[in-house]
Amino acid sequence: MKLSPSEENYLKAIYHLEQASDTGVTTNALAQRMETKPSSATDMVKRLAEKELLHYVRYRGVTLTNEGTKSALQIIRKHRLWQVFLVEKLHFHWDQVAEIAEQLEHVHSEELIARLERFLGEPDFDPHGEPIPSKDGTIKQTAKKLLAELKKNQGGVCVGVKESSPEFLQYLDKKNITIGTKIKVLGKEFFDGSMVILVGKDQSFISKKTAENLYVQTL
Amino acid sequence: MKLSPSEENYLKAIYHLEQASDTGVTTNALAQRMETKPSSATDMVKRLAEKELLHYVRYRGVTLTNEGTKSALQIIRKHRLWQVFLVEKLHFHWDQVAEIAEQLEHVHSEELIARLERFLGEPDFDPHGEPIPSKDGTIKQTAKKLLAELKKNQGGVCVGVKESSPEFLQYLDKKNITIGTKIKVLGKEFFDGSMVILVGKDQSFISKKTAENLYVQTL
DNA sequence: ATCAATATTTAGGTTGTGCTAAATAATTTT
DNA sequence: AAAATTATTTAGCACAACCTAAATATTGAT
Repeated sequence: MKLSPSEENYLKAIYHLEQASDTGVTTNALAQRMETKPSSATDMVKRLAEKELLHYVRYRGVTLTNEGTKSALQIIRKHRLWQVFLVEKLHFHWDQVAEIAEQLEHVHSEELIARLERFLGEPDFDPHGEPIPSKDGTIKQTAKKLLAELKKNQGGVCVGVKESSPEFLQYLDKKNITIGTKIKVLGKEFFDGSMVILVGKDQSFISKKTAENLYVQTL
Repeated sequence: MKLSPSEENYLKAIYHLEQASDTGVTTNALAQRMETKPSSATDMVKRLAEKELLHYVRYRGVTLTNEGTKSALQIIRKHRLWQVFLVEKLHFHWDQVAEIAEQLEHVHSEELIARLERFLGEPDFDPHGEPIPSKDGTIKQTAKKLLAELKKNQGGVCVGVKESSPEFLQYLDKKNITIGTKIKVLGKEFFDGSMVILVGKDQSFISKKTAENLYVQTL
């Protein structure tokens, strides 16, 4: 089914909200996520229900149908593949790619995505460490943990972030932390959860908040 | 100025019609090119005139302003760079890229295009041999001739096509002719303009019609 | 120069996607 | 459980981009 960019964006948003909350998605939450008014969300939700991409019960919110979930995963797949392209091939910084990928993901062509995937070497994860759904909708899960969960002397490789605001990504950059960076916990402060860590060959101090937004794959 | 995909497509069409005819562009011609109704073309033309991208005189047609021409060239630039990407990097065949490039060209990001251009090695021509406008709107001109203009024993390199229908491009493919293919005229039939040519190491017979739609750069 | 044919515009409708304001349902507080 | 608060929907409007049908301007033929 060919969907409009707007319809695709709503599907994506609903999928992510479902993942985050495990319950049905309310109109309000959806409107907030889409930065629009609840009335607009209602309009769209009705149209997507009409297309059987989601179940909608008035005043009760929505859940994606199997079809809807499949569609959402395909859009996320495109988004993440384009992000890999932008970072790996065009050497964008990982905090600059979201906006552009958001446009590229709406280009309609199965063939394009298949070839792009091959060109990129069939990556499993995007530059933020998020898994890239396969063509049939399966997702590889990482054994990723929050850095905050590591104990003293444990180490890991940075595989992604929880919050991906430009500010946070730029802050990480200043600390020389990016996807693939090896990190070891040298010390952990009980009092405020802050850590002293080893990044490459340098020591660095990070707050609890930072440690709670950085995913690592333990070694 | 940020334009909608539709506005961009109209600008592109007007630019091409201007190039082809050297006169102002009529509403009818524009509507035909856009595969829409004249009334729709009128609507759009008014909006573009409002934005000072073209001069519009009722019942008299339009001409692009300097601003409009600049915009059109930027869109053409994007289109052709994406076509290079699709053919060179993703190994699409040159008859499959137009439709996808038409979508990609509407992605808004200066930075993206700058980086794409660098990634592609700053090409001067697209896979159909059409020149790629530079960032400032200048166009490299080829010394290209129609194959039909060559005399016996003259040779050249295929640099593009006049008609770029999938049928014609596929036909050329069957004859092993693509951008960069060396061609030499072995014989030319006065009667019907047909030719016997050397393509690589093999002889090939082509009609006048084919020879009139194939551009070569003479050696 | 007038008339017929053609080109173009205007008027008014449709669809998709947004909005605000008002109405209604659901939830929370008391 | 009723009232107050919050969430959601409905009604009605707006804009971009299309459409058809009718009106008007231009062009070409006589």
